[in-house]
Amino acid sequence: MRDCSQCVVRNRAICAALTHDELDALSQFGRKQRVIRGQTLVWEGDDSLIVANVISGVLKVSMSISDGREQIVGVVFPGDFIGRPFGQQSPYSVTALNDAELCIFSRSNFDAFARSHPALEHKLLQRTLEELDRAREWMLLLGKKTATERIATLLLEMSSRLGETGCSVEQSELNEFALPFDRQQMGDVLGLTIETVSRQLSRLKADGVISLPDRRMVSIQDRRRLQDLSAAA
Amino acid sequence: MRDCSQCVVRNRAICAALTHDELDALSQFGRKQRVIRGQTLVWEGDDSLIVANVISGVLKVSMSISDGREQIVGVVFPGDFIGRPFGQQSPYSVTALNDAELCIFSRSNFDAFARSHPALEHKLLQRTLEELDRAREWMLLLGKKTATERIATLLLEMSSRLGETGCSVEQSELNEFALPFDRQQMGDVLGLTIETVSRQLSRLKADGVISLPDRRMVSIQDRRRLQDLSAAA
DNA sequence: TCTACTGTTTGATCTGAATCAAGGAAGATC
DNA sequence: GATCTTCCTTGATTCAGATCAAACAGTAGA
Repeated sequence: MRDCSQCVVRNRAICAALTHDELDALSQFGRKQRVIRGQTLVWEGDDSLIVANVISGVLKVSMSISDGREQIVGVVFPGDFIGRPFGQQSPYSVTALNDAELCIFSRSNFDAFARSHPALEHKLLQRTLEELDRAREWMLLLGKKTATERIATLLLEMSSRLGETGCSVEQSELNEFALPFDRQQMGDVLGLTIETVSRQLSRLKADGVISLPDRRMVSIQDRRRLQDLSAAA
Repeated sequence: MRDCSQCVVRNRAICAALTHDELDALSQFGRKQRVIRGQTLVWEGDDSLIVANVISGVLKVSMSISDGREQIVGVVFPGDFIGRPFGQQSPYSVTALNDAELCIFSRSNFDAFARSHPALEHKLLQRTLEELDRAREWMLLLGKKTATERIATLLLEMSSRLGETGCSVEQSELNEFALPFDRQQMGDVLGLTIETVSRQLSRLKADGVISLPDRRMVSIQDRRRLQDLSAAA
């Protein structure tokens, strides 16, 4: 892999912890790879063979029960890290929600490199702690929130995370954005059925809280109201 | 704090990553503290001032909504680490479920020490990755499992985690154990009400899958059946 | 332009778990 | 050993969201 210095997520990905020389060394093991929407990179239960940085696109992290019930347990954006380092198996699947570009490493190479580069491990630790915070926030949603609260929370979360340009402090909350999910996937994130998701969205629209320019697009008309509905802590 | 070498969780806690001398240095910042059942060490939203290792006892990690709804998002056992390192605020509360003994550090001291001791950070990273795996597993439970499946899963999880002696490989699955929860807390872990928890337990007992010697004690009579009911992946 | 297809919305009905409401059991306190 | 108090169980009823069932866009092909 050539020229990480030109990488669009150079400052957002965990690689930001590395010096130019270190980055050069790491890039020896890495390769850029495109994946298309719907493609699964890692399967739940399989050996954890690869890890990666997301350059572009959005991916889902999911777990399922043998009878087919599926829960989306994470959503991964450009600059984020995917895979399960330091573990034999991956407890979850990773699947592209959009066409995406990744910077892939073999897990064993990455593990070894990370162990000898504390600054990289430190970044990874911070990312993992943040991801854990988000997972726990979502446990509160799944365990205790109503359908309306869940939908409102998701819309605000998406508005916020899709707005992270990563360009330093510039953290805008988008009022209009394209969801990376179809209705079924929204349900799988929220622990709801497709019909309930659709009904809740219709109601928010009827109440003038949002508008829905097309299937994927959401436009927030009344953010204050959406926040009230989201039952934030 | 004196004499970590005698510590009962010496080999289980993240301190196991440290040499004798390093441990000595870390112990300068640490102090042993007893907390009684019900005592809250860290409050959700407050500045993250302390982190700790659990020496004995079980604690809950919880998040809540302003109207009082509460979700238990983690359960912490001897040898585990608590607190939110590398973060200004704690996004969750930590409360003792039993009388407990902790080895407490100021977060700022701990952060600084950890940053200069990669082996310690590595252990912490591994712990955090495991905790994230558990959190995601629980998201699947909260998003997709039925009441019966949730109860069965919790009983098996407790049987397993309470059985971790930490003495190397010896990992026994207990068939009889005392839950560290009352019924309300079981509900708060599982996203169920106290009545539903009670009814489900009564049914499992009536079906001969478990017996309930007293309020807290559970005895697994038919583990295979419990596993079938738990809807494991 | 017609047809097929895929994803979405809307309506009718059902149901699992919540809520409401008593009782009962096991400690604590006097 | 009687009386609280706290926690737990069980029953009756309700309800939010699931399930079942159609209709309704868009979009893609032919």
